[in-house]
Amino acid sequence: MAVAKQRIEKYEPASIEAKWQEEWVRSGLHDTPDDSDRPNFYFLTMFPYPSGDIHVGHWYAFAPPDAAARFMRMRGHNVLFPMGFDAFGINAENAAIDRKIHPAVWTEKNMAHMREQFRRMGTAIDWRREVITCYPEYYRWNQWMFLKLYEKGLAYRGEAAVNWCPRDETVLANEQVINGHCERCDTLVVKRQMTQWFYKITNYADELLKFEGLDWPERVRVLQTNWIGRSEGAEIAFPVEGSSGEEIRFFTTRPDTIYGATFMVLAPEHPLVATITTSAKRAEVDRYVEHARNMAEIERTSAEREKTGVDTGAFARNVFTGERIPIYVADYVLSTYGTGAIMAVPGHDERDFAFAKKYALEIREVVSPDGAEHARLDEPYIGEGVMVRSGPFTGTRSEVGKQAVAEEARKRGVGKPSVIYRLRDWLISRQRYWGTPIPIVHCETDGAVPVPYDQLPVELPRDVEITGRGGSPLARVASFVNTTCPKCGKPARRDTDTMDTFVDSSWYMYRYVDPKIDTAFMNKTVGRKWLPVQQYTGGVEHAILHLLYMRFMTKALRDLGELPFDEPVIRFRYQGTIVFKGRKMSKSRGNVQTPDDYVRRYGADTLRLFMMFMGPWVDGADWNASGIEGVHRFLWRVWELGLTEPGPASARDGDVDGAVHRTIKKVTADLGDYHFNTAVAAMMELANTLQHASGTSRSEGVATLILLLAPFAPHITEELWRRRGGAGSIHQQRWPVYDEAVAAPREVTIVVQVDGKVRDRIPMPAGLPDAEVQRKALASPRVQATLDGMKPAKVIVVADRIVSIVTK
RNA sequence: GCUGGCGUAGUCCAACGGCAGAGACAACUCCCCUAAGAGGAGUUCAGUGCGGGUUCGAAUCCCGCCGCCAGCACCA
Repeated sequence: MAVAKQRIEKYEPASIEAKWQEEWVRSGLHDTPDDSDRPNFYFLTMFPYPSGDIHVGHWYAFAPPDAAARFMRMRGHNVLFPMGFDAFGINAENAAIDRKIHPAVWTEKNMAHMREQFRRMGTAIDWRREVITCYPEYYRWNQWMFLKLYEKGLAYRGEAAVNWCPRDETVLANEQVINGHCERCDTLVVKRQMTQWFYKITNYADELLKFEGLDWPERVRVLQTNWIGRSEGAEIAFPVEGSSGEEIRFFTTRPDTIYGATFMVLAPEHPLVATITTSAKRAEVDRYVEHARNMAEIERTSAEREKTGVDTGAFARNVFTGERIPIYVADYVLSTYGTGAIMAVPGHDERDFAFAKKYALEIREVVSPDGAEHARLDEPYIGEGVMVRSGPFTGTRSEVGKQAVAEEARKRGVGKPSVIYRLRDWLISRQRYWGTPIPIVHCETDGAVPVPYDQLPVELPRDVEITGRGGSPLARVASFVNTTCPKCGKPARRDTDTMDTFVDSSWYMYRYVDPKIDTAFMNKTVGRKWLPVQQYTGGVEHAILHLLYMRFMTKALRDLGELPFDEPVIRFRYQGTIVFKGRKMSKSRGNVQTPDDYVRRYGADTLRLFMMFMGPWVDGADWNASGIEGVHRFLWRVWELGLTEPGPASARDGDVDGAVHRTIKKVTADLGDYHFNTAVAAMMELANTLQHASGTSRSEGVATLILLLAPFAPHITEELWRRRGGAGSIHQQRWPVYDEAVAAPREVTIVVQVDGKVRDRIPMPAGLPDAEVQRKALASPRVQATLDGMKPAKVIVVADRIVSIVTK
């Protein structure tokens, strides 16, 4: 029986939302104490880069986690849900170049705008703990960590081939290289040898492969595992014929194919190229090496390109076959992987096969799938098999041969089993202004000298001309560059590079616990109460870089004695990406979809709810607001339900009570799993049910619905809570609990199938014994008619669901 | 090219191996007739990309193909 329509006040989100947002700030509702009688729970969401263009993707990233954090609060936890800004970065410099605004001014303006957006979103953030990475109080600890890592040998200066944009005259981060082109000016990026600072993340390669005890999505674990790229094999050396003891060291994952190594290949950058090349071949080799060096990285590493190379004229000796084998230079061998040299086994490697075909080199079968020797190979055989033409190893399974050959190499003193990684050390230097200055002074006498701890922070000078040209802007600031050597006191120059901004975000979660502390990067007393982070959320695009760096930094700090745990984050969940008409949103594309119009028209609660309703959060979505009406109407229905007198108290309605308890169960489970869309659907379903209910069951059901909805739509629920006479804030109430006995449906419809076809649907009390269900099903006249005297061969009863009768 | 993920009404999406539909958009029909929001009630709409297999029973598990998306892309 529906309740008669009453005259109720209009639902006006604009005024309700503004009112409560102010009130929550005034009453400090979201300020989280470090100590309470509730268990602490650290819920972290990746902080944003203050880019200035707020789009619906930001809401997607922040509104659902906010709901999840609020849920944890209602479930009785003391939840730390902080926010801050990843405030250093290249965009601020670009703004300075394009619009003549100082990066600091531009960043401040954007942060102010975004704080306002977060407020309008209705987030339950404890802003007292805000962390901003571009402030000296923050980045001094980047410098402190740098010095600590340096002392420990985990930060070092070395030469590397980096991405260089010839037009902007600066190195670029990998993520600033789009398809081999500079993100800013679209110039083709080249590799350039430069001396840079690195963090020794490779020390932790094996540990970073371990995820024990972590609740992280499979996809992220796989991405990180592939990125680290562990390969087992052997490192072996072949001597160069006729040389003064020179040898070529190489790594192989297939030592079992060593008898098939009919030539060797060096990367063009390999140091031995210069020494072993015969005079007859010198000119040709030099030309090839020079050409390779000038080639763009993207072109050079393209797998589609035809293999090229030149003969050095030199020979190595395959110590296993005893044969002389030619040494080539080819750019399909990378100087940056392994030792920059390979034994080429054309019979069992596609690349070597292609190369051998082109240069008419010998292709020999040494692993046979069937154990028989074959005269010729039309294509390389990559798989495992039986070793053939392999001297004493002939007849050995290749899987076994790998280890056996590696051991044999060790015995002969020419090699050993070995493991290598694709992961490289983390290049942290940037020839940019808007970042953390590297706390190093270069002295003619003493070399690279660390800035003493008591001189930190090395502050970023404010007055800098930013042109985007001519390398590090800091190098042109005499007052910054010129200093004295901390060791000898003589005039010296500061390092003018700044740190990769991923350094900033590699430890920020430790700053939130007490961002004001100025004696350490982290307040350890407070940190002990919160860390490690219980729940982290963010975009899957950070699956490798940020999340890997963060794990590395935690392990490094642990080894410095600064942290008592191994991993920064116990549970990680990611959201998918919001695109617009199939394309990523960006200012340059001009397709940024802003939330402002929707907030104005429907309110923040509607937009929050819509973000969660669009589909599974992990999937992301193509932005299309056409469904927003539906959630808005739902909030209207809740509003009406909340403010309508339910009519006279009446006997309980067991069906309504059951629906209420089932909804509690469903929403609780779905919210815990980040299945926001189905949780919202369940609440819509309950609202539909309650509209047709009355009396006590209805009014209690409405009260429950409002509580369940509170994390999703914090403003309307707060308003309804108070109007309905609730004490305090709804957001401080306890999450509803369900009673399984009430939630269980009392009556179920049992479907009866005969040979797979539905023949009857019989209502029965839930929980009936199988035998009884079977008896009733067989007694059905329709079933009897279908059976027509036939005897069932088999009857399957699935409790409370189905009876399947098989006759044949 | 390799690896992974995904293909369900016109659309977005649900569905422990058990009646394909939870919720919503759109469309259509009717109602409400201002006091009010882009109101309410209802109807229509797919047999789950294609082909096999397993099973009493498959959207769900397995195999092959097609399409889309993402990641990696000469990693020795």
